[in-house]
Amino acid sequence: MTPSGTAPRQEGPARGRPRSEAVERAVIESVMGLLEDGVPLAELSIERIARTAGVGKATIYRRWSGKEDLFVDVVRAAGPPDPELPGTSVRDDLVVLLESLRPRGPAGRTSAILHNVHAQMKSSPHLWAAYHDTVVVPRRTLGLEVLRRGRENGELRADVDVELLHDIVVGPVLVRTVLCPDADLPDDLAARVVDTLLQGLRPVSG
Amino acid sequence: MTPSGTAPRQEGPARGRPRSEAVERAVIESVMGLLEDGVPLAELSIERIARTAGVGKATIYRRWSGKEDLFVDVVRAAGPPDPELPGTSVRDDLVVLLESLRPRGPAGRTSAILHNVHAQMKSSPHLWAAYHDTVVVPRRTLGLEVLRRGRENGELRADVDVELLHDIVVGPVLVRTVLCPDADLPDDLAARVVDTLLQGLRPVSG
Amino acid sequence: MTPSGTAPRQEGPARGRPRSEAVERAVIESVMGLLEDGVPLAELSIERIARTAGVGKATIYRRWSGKEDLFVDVVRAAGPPDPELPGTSVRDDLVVLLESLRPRGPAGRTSAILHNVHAQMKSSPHLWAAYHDTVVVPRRTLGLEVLRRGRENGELRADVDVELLHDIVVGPVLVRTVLCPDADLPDDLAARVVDTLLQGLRPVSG
Amino acid sequence: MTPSGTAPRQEGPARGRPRSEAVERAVIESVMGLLEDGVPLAELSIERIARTAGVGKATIYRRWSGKEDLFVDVVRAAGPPDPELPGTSVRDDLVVLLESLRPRGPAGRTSAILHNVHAQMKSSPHLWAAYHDTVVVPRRTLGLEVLRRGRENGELRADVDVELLHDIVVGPVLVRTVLCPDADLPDDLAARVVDTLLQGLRPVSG
DNA sequence: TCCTAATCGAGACGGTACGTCCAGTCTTCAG
DNA sequence: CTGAAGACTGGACGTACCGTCTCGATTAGGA
Repeated sequence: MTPSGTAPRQEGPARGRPRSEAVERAVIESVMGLLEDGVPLAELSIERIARTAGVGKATIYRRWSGKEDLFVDVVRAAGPPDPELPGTSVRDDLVVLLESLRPRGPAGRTSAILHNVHAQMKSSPHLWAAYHDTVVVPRRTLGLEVLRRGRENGELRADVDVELLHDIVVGPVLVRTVLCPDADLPDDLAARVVDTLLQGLRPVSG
Repeated sequence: MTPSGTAPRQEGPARGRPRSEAVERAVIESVMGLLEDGVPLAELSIERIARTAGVGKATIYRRWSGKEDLFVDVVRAAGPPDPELPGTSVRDDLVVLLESLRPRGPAGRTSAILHNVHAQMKSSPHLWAAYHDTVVVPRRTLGLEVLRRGRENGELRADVDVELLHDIVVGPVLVRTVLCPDADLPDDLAARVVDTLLQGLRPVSG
Repeated sequence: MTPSGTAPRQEGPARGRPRSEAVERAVIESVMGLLEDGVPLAELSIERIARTAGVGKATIYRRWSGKEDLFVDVVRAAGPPDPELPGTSVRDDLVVLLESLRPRGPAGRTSAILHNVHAQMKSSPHLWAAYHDTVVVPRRTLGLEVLRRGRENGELRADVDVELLHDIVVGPVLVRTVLCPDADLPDDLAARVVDTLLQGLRPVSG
Repeated sequence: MTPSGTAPRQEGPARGRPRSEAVERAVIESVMGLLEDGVPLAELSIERIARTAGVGKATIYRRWSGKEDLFVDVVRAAGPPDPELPGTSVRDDLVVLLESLRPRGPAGRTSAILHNVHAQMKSSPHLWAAYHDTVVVPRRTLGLEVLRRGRENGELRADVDVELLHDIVVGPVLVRTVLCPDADLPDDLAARVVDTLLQGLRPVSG
């Protein structure tokens, strides 16, 4: 894992002791460990991280410009657990896609970290940008591809607005994740959302 | 505005000088003013709030046990700007309801504060609970009523799951608000979401 | 005990509830009690005194302008335990006089308070003035009278400077009291000082 | 100036940035400066000292456990301006010794500080101990040596109690310094005390 | 017997300082 | 030049008093 590039290390003929990659790992591992232990993001002082990682504060500041900058790399390291889509139908792909968004879903550790961090990261534009680029955009891209494919092969109406439809599909899961974090999502939520949407909402009149 | 009840003031025959309601107002107004001025929540130290409000620190701690406890009351004071629904149809009601969720929507000041705070409050369970009770629950209740009414008068299919449908309706706006906070929402988003959903998604196959 | 007159109570036709003398007593008694308990003067906050005396803070400030002003009255109340002089000779009178200066001497309670306060009161000119007027001056006057009487009746040389001699007599006790507060003064110190002085210091050379 | 040893810095192989001696100096100089400017000891808050010295509060607390502990070092730094004795006779030595005790005497700056502090330091046992060790004991030792030398070379009677005599000599100056701080000491006080004592006090009867 | 007015205990008020903790930088020694 | 260690300035934390103020409840005259 290479730091996010905010460190001012100017390249040139390498002189002196090289930076230890073990330090990067130790620091990021420490942060992830603390987050897994349920330590709230706000209580993660640089001082505490340095102590936990057995690292000097200056060593952290040499690589990252601050807490925010460090967390960007933590998000990157936790990484996006891209789901594998079955590809059998739009419906099946969407169900798998939605399943992967659930915090306690199959992705395990990194998922937990990401959701823990997610909840609190809006305060930092840079941190949010990293999360956006690393997690949000890839998944949205994946979802849009599924829908576009469905539009092209006739599974969806030709005049459908895929961007809008995507948000309609993802929305309900996000609503329950963000607004009702305590209520466990029912296991079949994804399927029911997709089915409800695909079947249409108007009475089957005429 | 009465403090959230966390203050240890035990009730009984009133003894000593009573607490000034003007102080409550001044403090909460100061916090709201600072938030409106774009000061990030993390930079709102009690010290600064006290200075801004022209109030002693102890006076704040007498009422609220800490920053979090204070912000709970700020959220309560900013209050929910319940939208007025036209009632002409499920469609019209839902459009108005979704419009009211937009951060830069017509609700003005309190809306701005709530959305500013919202973005950063997940770090505190108590603060989030206050936001949930004050903002999330009333609006969800309102939305569910609209849908139930629609189901009863035949505008919606009789077997529709109103809770699920509600999240499907609200979801897209939340997606764009939470995940793409910079991209301004198009003015007709609400209408398009509702229309898309109501019109059904399946191809118009015979 | 009437407060020291710093209180702004303007005289006139007595209207309203008269001040309770019991309050004066309670406050001053509380201070003396705390001092006797070994509480250092610096830790005697007005707040604590009020709590101990079961009195409102404002009630104290109504009578005394501050801590210093209050302690002036405490000193006055502790009062000077004027020693009774035997009058049999200059020597005997001086010995009794010196004995009365010893902190753990026979004077008991008020003496303890005075010496406790004395040690720390130089920081306040007014407080010191009260101590000076109440304790220092009367004793000095007493001592000077003894010496003048001795000069007149031939016990002392006619050309002796009584003021200087007084300080020479009192000095050693003060030295040991002020500079070596821990070392207990030997019981016969007073006698030895007086005898040494009266007998002369020069070698008995012919 | 090394701090008084109350700082918990455990010795060992020097690790981390060493403490700056310049800080010690700056802090102590600031305290002395403020005292010289007539600021009363009671108004010397740590906060103000830190501001004046351009130093963080934590830096002060890293070295000294509190105000008292700091003042101990201030006293040590102000140091004892040991007088130079002429050595021509007991009388001349004692006169010089007494002169050096006068607050506005020839010792200048440090003397002023010491007397300023002296007046208020009895409230703190540790502070007083430092003053005692640094100022009182050396001078007493010096005085006792003078007297012992005088006893050995016949200037004083062989059976004289030098400790007692010392206090008799120093006492009058202390009396006027401590009990009548406002009255300037006459310039010839020292000489008059010594001469009076050495000449004997009893009438030259017989 | 009310009325007026100053008192009482209690405690809130705006402040200042306390002693602790952390941010972010700088400075040492060791590799 | 990098590493850990830790001192540095600065500033917020939450607490304790300061001296002032405002409550309801006494407690005296004078009407």
